[in-house]
Amino acid sequence: MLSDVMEDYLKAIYQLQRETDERIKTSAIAEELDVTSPTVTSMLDKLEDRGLVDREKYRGVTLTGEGETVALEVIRHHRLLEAYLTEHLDYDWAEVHEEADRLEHHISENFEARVADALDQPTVDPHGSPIPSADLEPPERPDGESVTEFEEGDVVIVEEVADRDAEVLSYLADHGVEPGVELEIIEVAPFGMVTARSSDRDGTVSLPESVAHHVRVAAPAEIEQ
Amino acid sequence: MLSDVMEDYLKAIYQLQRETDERIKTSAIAEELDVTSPTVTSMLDKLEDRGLVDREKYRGVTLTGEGETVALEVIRHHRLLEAYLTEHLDYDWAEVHEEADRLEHHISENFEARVADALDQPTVDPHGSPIPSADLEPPERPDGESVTEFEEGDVVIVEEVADRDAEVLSYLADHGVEPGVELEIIEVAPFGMVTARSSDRDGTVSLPESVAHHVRVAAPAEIEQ
DNA sequence: ATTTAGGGTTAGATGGGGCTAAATCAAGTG
DNA sequence: CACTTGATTTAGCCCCATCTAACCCTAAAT
Repeated sequence: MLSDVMEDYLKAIYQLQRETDERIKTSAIAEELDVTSPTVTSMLDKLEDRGLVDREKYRGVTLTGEGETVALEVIRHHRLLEAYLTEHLDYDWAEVHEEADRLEHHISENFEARVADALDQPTVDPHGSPIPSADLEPPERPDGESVTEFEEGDVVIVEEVADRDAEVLSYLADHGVEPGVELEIIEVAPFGMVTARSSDRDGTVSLPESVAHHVRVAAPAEIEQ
Repeated sequence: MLSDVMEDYLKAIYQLQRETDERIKTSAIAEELDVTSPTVTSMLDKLEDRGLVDREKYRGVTLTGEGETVALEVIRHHRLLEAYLTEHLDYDWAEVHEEADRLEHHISENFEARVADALDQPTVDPHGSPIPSADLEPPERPDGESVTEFEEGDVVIVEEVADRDAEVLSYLADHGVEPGVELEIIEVAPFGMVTARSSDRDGTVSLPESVAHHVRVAAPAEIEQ
């Protein structure tokens, strides 16, 4: 049996691996989970003992297959919960993350299955993030890329808004940046800020680099393949 | 902030108090929660420090007003979850308890409110147990009494089936003993076993004293007041 | 009033998860 | 190629919830 905290570490390592392709460093995990480095080190010891991470001292960790499966299970729970809360319990897009974060460790296989049934086996959550399938096979890397990769004049469709901060998400929703909307890129500033026009709102919206980075979009043509 | 485990202790003490009117003994709590007595003693120390129980060493505890409020909150969560799971997620009467037990500590006020809304502010759970109101005022003692208090020939309505064992509940459901059904008492054996005929099934059903004790019923006349 | 049975409490250990301070390693710099 | 810098690990501590073993209190029985 794994503790909630261990599941959180595995999930964090998984998410960090999606971003970098490199071994994950102690300090990155510490920052992600808001704990100190020594705490991370000692937890990595335990995860290594259980065969959930591959570790090279002083050089970071990667998940083993088993560790990845656990991470995918937790993420499946999380995203199913987010979807269920928005669709059946009237939750707002911005507030589901926190609730799902607490519940994800405490639902049974049975609960997971019933929620998935109620939603008709969904494949994405309300933020456009892919929900791992029930078999917990590592999912494909999704289409599209960060909106920061595009240029003035490009027209793109928002695929995913991966930010976890409720305030940021509320702001984005208010300014028409949600999965499914069309954005026309107006400007990409040298310091990374993206300004765009949403098909959903009048006026424009500007996103600092740190926010824009979490907005994954695809060119319409790319989608049709 | 209270830990999950502290909440469990307060809930257990509350439930035990409903049954006895006396101070609750260490050993009773230990049995209820399946831990050893020393473990209970040390937890009672902590609960006393926080003003949640009144304690007399060697003589047991009672809940303070504050402790009772916490217990009621947990029980409200538990019973709302049970009701929600059966009504909206296709759970069976018998299997909700376990799931609710794990989730009850991890839902927010917001979640509680949305679930209560979805169920239209229910007042009883699927077992007929009263759901504490949102203000967490100590509820009235419900009508009726244990079916063991009745006699051959009495006709009663089942109000509550308070057993927590899934196997027992399945058995009872299969034999027509659920909240709302009418029972005609056929026999009360000297060792406490109750035999009855359910309005819901052919044949009779016999309940050993330990099970019958958890079946609260009311005489039809009593209900109409 | 003394004894005794049985439960309650104290003592001390364990494992989980966290911290700070000190030591150590990896890498880039002079 | 030695050195400095910055991150990582080790060492040692804390609190929580649990256990077993040992001790002690209460109440009932003699």
